[in-house]
Amino acid sequence: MSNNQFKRGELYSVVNGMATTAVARRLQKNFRNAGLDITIEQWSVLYHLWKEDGLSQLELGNRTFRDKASTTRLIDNLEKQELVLRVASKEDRRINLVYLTDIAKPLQQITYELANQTMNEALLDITKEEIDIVKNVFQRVYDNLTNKDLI
Amino acid sequence: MSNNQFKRGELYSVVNGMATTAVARRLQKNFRNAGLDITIEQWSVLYHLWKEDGLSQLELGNRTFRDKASTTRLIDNLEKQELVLRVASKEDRRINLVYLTDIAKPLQQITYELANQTMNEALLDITKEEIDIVKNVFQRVYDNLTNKDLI
DNA sequence: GACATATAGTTAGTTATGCAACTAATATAA
DNA sequence: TTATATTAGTTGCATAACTAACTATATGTC
Repeated sequence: MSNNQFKRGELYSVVNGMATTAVARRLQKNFRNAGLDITIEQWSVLYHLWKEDGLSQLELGNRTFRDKASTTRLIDNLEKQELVLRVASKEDRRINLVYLTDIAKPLQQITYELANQTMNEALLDITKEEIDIVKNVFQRVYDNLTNKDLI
Repeated sequence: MSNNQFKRGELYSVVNGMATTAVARRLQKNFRNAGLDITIEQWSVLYHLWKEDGLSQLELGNRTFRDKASTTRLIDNLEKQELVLRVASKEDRRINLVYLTDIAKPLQQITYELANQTMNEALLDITKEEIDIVKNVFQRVYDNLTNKDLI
């Protein structure tokens, strides 16, 4: 118990900041080098809109694991850059539906290629089995902390 | 190639923000509930000082995967809360050595317990083998992106 | 219909992040 | 030994994160 617990404590330091930040920084740099003036956070929102346009802010927050306040500002900035458009829903006027602009649409292909290229650099020697384990572990960690979050 | 690449692209979204953020948020909440007024970022610095006191700011940045500017501000805030002290090195006066104060020292035990408790919640059903794989994968991802970072 | 409650989004305040440009101290090279 | 380069840390600028308090719309109940 004691020895194992320490190893568990270590996981946090390893996971937080290290690889995720390295990947994020590299992808950001690759965007910049390609003349794309978007942050990876903005890209994470666009990524989901390219898959399904016209999502609500709340739904975008859920899919990108952000709270609504953070989502609001991210979309503020995306709107400032005219990559995205807020349209009030006709069924429920509390809801803003977020749509891609004609400027954002053609960026999908370029960012898709840059993201894949970055992932290939990052995951060079890592097997599909290992990736599947990482994804599975992270999904379970997330579920462990959110499903029973009753307080 | 094509199908596999898309899966690789997905890993980024899964890893970034989801589990790491969930763990960080939970730990932060547990700190707050225990009356500890420190952020997890501050804790990540203290964690390394408890292991080895008197590290330079640069070394702390390396161990917590931060650039020097972020490290500077983090230590500014820790110093404001009197948890940490900067002392100019006598050998090399460019270097600040960072020392724990008497206020910070006794916090080790409490945060250690809270971090372990949080990790036990987060890693409930996850085996030691899986954790080892995750750690190993993340180390290799980090190495892939930093070792050959020649630009 | 009126009042209480829930929901979507915004705003204010604090901390943190990265990059780039800067200062000060040290090391290297002529 | 002076000029040049490198290194450790700080500061300015912009983006982003979370919490908590707020507005406005919708829903539910009496």
